[in-house]
Amino acid sequence: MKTSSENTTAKSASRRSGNGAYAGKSATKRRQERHHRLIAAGIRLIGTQGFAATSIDQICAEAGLTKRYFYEAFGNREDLLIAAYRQISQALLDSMKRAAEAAHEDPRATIRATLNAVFDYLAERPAEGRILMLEILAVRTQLGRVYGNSIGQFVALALAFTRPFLPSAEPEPAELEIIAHGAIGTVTYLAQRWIATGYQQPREQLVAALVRIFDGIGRELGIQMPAS
Amino acid sequence: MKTSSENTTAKSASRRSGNGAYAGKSATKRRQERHHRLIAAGIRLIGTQGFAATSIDQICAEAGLTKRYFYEAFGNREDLLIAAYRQISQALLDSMKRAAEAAHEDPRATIRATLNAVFDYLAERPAEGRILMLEILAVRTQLGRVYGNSIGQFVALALAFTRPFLPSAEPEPAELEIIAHGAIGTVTYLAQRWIATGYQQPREQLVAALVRIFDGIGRELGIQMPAS
DNA sequence: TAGGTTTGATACGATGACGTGTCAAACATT
DNA sequence: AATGTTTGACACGTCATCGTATCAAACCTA
Repeated sequence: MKTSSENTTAKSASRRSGNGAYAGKSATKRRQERHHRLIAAGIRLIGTQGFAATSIDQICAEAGLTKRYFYEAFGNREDLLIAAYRQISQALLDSMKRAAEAAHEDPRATIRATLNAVFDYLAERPAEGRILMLEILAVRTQLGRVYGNSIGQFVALALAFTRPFLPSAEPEPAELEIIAHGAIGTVTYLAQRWIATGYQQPREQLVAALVRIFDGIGRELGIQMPAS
Repeated sequence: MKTSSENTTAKSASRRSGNGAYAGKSATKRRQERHHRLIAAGIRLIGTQGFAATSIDQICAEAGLTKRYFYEAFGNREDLLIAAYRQISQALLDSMKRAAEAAHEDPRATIRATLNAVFDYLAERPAEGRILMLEILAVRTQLGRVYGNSIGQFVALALAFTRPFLPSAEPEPAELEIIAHGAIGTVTYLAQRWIATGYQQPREQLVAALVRIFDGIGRELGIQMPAS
């Protein structure tokens, strides 16, 4: 077994203490902090100015770091956007899961709580929301994989909530997955529109419409649900 | 004769024929042709390389024109993308309307025919499809208005087809419009995914899933439809 | 305290796009 | 044929960004 991950570069860090401590923190800890600060700065800037209008220099200035540390952490601007997107996506997913658990019993309450969690998150964190819903699309072409994987988690969540209520004659898995993607797409699209138009629509209206859409899809799939 | 010192109005061509003919075409006709060639070249390049990777110089070279004529027709790269998007959007909309009319009687056949028209168009014109579904998003932030207007036409089409079958107790208009947007969003999202993943999914699968989703939404709205 | 490392600020060359300008050749009109 | 317009090719200056390099000061270890 070797020491964990101490290979910053081809340096003589070997015969020293190997810690590389500075300002009270270890080398890896400092790297992590810089990484985090860069992502936070990127979210602030990209989430307000847009990705196209945000340069690496700006991100570094916002983070209080220099380009050296940017290239230490990321290969290019897109890499940072992807990292930010992953972090945001995970945060939203966690928030949705928490909201869903809080309304664990009733399936309809679960749907409503999860949708509310989405729009609450987007309203409370506009920068994150803009990145998650709009700015990430700027690199979507190159990112079928990354983007797809994150969306896949939301689809999986939807399917996990839905599957227990599916009828014995379950639909064909491929079609079910497409339908689940379509459902996520509906939320995504309405959220995009909501953000792009300055959050004008009342949240309750959006959630209510989505609940009806989900109800319709659920009924189409033969889901057994208590009458509204 | 001409008084040489009064050419402040560069376009007057005062007592000349006023036609400005060249190569057999009038001045306005030539301008229109150049405009069209630039858009066609832009569609070819942006639709294959992506918007971010396509420069004005490339578009001019592809169109066989020079930058002078680009700036004669458009103010910047975004303007051309928007013009291309509008043209593509209109073409798809026309194609959908034609397909819908061909199956005028049966509402379900109309839905299916319209959806087929969408995916046929995207498959037959990949460059147009990529612009319509993906590249336009690169400027969506600045384009809530343009983008929204085009989408609005699709929503209007969906509502026009749907309204005759709505029950007497029609849903609240605001909610109905959101739901219609959600339905369009579903198609949009699945189409985006289809393009971004290389058209791997069978068209029939996508259309079938969308028909089911629309069926579910329609039933949720209380639409009276012949049993499948 | 001495010697090496980490940090931050800035400098640098390269690149590519933008938007405008120049100029000769092709063309139309008289 | 003569004159003015339109065209196309290219040149030019500007600007911003990228990615790397330099160097002194701050800091840790011994």
